[in-house]
Amino acid sequence: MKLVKQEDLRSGGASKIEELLTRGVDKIYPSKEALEKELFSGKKLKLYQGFDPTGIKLHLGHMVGFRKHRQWQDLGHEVIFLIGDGTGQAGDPTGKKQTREKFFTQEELRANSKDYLSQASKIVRFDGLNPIKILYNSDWLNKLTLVDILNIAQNFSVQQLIERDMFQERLKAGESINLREFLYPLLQGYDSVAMDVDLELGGSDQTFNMLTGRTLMKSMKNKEKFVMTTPLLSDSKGVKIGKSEGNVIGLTDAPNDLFGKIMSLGDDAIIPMFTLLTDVPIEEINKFDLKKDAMSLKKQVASIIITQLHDEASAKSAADSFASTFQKKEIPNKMQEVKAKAGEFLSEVLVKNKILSSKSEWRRLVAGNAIHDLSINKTITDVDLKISQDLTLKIGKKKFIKVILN
RNA sequence: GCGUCGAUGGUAGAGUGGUCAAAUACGACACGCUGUAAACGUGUUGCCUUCGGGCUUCGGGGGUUCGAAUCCCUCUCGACGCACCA
Repeated sequence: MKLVKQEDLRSGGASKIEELLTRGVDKIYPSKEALEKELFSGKKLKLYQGFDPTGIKLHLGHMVGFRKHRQWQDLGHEVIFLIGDGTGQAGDPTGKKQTREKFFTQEELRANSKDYLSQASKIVRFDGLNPIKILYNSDWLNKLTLVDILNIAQNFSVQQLIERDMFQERLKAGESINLREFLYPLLQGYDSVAMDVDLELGGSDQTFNMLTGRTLMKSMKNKEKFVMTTPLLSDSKGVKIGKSEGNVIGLTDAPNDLFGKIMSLGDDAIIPMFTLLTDVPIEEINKFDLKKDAMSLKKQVASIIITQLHDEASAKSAADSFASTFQKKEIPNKMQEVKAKAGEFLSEVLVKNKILSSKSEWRRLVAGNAIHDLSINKTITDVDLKISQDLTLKIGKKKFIKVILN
């Protein structure tokens, strides 16, 4: 895996800036040229990205932003990692076809964000040279008085806020737009004012919210705030990577899980992953032939990502264990073990140990030839199998279980 | 305040007295084909089962009925419309 070429940061500043402004960038407001000019003037910018902790896990989608942070950071700019425990209370309506059923309290948000930093620290630096600053926006949002809020609100018209497609669709569909979420962009916009930043970074889905901050900066601080959006990482199935539950690819997932999850993404995610999540030079990425090498490219990108999140050794062992488990159909050397007594029903042991959710599920799996006894290499067809010896089971494609007598 | 509508399985969304464990779609799972991919095809998708069937589910509670997701009462929550606005 010798694809990663670390460019010397001190030399080639111009190409660094070019990369900062183009790679993994969706749009820049007001324009790339304007920002470029600013950067070439040697000015150090103050920038931030906010993350509303509506869940406890950061995922691969967040990593896109973090890598951008890192680039800014490495170029000596002041980067703020903002935890949205204030904005989160309003509930970002972005992408929501309906008002969310539940709004988070500040306590819940704080609790969720507990592990954000350790997760993010795999990519960005919170210490050392030019560390990233961590701020919580409840620190200023919760202190706003009514008059403050009114003064913020006066900069916008209802028409401006309601023009968002998502609200228009809701209006058309007779869905409600809760005033609480309606005000969300104002709060996020005010973050920019409170921190007096020069630039805001965020996923392209955040464009509207970020531009609100731009408007607010102009009217309240008479300052031009830049907005840089990053593309959203996804495969053909769309939201799989940033999905709020189930198959999220979490930054703290074990190497083997990461490898597996990345491998199971559609091929159309390969190039975006290389572009957004690795340092492989663009010229090289452009030469990739997806038709020919999709499989090996996906493995490469998986290894590179895991190296960033863990280390090279785990990436290698994940790749190996992937290869032996799934490609050569070997048995993985580490697997979950459950204890059992001789004579117990296998079905009951599996249910008891929460490997299966019910006996009905067991029946279904057996009926579908999904349970294999690897020690004798046979498919289990007996629903009422009793355990008489140690067993090595493969359940479905991905689950491996060792049953040990005691 | 008045009125209308709504609350169904992981999600969306049918069903409006028995044929309902509840259509359909999506998701999920399994199998086949593969590259643990995608696409495609097939099957499964409440729990228990001696595979006959049994049991518990349609916002909460109560009722009518031989029988309720479906009807009535009530409570909770929500949406929409109308009115009011010192």
